[in-house]
Amino acid sequence: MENNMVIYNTISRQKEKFEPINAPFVGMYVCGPTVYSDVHLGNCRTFVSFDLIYRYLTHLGYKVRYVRNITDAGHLEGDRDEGDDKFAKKAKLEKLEPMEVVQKYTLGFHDVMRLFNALPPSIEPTATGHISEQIEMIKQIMANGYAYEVNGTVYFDVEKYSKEYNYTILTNRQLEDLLENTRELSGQDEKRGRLDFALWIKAKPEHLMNWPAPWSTGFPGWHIECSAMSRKYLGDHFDIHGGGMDLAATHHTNEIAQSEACNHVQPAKYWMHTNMLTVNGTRMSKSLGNGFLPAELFTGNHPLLNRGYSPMSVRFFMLQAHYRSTLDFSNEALEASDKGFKRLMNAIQLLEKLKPSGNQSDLNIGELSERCYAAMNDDFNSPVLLAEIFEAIRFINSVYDGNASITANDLEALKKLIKEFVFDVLGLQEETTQTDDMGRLMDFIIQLRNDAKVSKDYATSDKIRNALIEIGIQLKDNKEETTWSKI
RNA sequence: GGUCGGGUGGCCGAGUGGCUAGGCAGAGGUCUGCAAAACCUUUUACAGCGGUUCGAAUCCGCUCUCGACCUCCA
Repeated sequence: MENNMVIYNTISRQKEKFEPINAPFVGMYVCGPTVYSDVHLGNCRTFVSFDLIYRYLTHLGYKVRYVRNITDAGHLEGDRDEGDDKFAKKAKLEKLEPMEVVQKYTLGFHDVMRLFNALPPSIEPTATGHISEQIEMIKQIMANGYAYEVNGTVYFDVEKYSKEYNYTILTNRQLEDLLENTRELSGQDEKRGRLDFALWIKAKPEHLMNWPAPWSTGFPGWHIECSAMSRKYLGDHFDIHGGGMDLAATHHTNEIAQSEACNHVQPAKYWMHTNMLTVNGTRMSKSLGNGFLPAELFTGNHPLLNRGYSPMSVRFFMLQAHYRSTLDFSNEALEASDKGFKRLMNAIQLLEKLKPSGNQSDLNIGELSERCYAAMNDDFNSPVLLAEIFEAIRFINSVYDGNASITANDLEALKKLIKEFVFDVLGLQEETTQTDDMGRLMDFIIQLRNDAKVSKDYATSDKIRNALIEIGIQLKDNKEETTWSKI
């Protein structure tokens, strides 16, 4: 599988040539959502970014096994040893079983992903479905000497690990600084070291979700879940591990430590981190309360929005920025993306109607194709890809207006290129729900209006045009015909 | 405080040592019964101050400034 692709690797802090461990197979693990509440738009951006990556790798011909987990247990609320996990807390609040909470928000997450046209992962494992694998892994880490048990709770020994491995390899921080800046051990703390984190937590009697383990009846720590599930489905050493940038410093750092302590090998060859979605320059997050819910976005029911925006317009908005850049969210920016997206889709509709003309084409389709691949090969640069596609859009419109020509062969090549990059790689899709009946009805209405125009009855023709605008349909008059689209 | 990443035209955003993406908005034009749509043309840039260089928005230094992580968060 030849390619000239480079991927930015967080570990080396530079772009590296992408060489799969065992081509054409590619293993990719992405940390999924913790399903104790609705996913917000920032969460969605990460999964749309990895959807783009998954789609492009697949498009290149790689056999990608894309594993994205559902965290449905073990994620502690607030600080370590206290009380319930997020699910139990939420369950109490909503008077539900913890698994009802999990079910509710998992389904919600899937619905949103479908709206954004994100492909489902190859495997979507849940933490609760892999308790035995996690226990096995903890046993091995303990056997290797990197974890210890205190009163039924098992901790990872960061100090011991740091003697042989680089604990801060992902973030390049100094271990001493971390130690200085980490809170003092409190009197009741059972941990030996300040940086030590729990692999297995002994459940208090009132804790609802717990499992038997050699050390206690309890539940797993957050970090061990991903290590165990990635190992099970992708092996000790796989190609890509991804997630949001906010996970790098703690979650991924601890994942690397666990996997190395267990398997003596770095879990992933490439670490990819997607940047945050911001609102007025500040990160969108649940804790800050500035998170947009997808539903609020689609309906426009939010103080910052003038109106609702369709999922595809929002996906387009996300793809107009590079995945490693922050993206600032505003009504104005969405408005611009919405119009740009419609222009793109409009031109693609015209492309289907295009007829070849002339002996040569006014746009070199082969070169365009090369530039599209070059953009994506450069660390999945979707904004540049879109810029190239808009070159093609201008060309398509010119041909349609008779101001440029394209040969039959090039027309087919262009159709294939646009289809592959816009639909398959970028994952954009038509939103119109045009049925055949609707089409025939519109043909009839357009005919009525044309008749009125021919007899210079402009009052009637304008009445038709304005009435259609009222119900969200825009007529477009060309030299030869009148077409329509939803506004 | 530590680590890291930014500051690009009215807005969103790419990029990069010289050929100065793209989208939206603005201006003029073509087309049209009038519009809209579409097309063509076009105006606003690279935080500041030094330095390196034939040449820097792009490299280096300093300053200002914003943000992320360091505590759960995609």
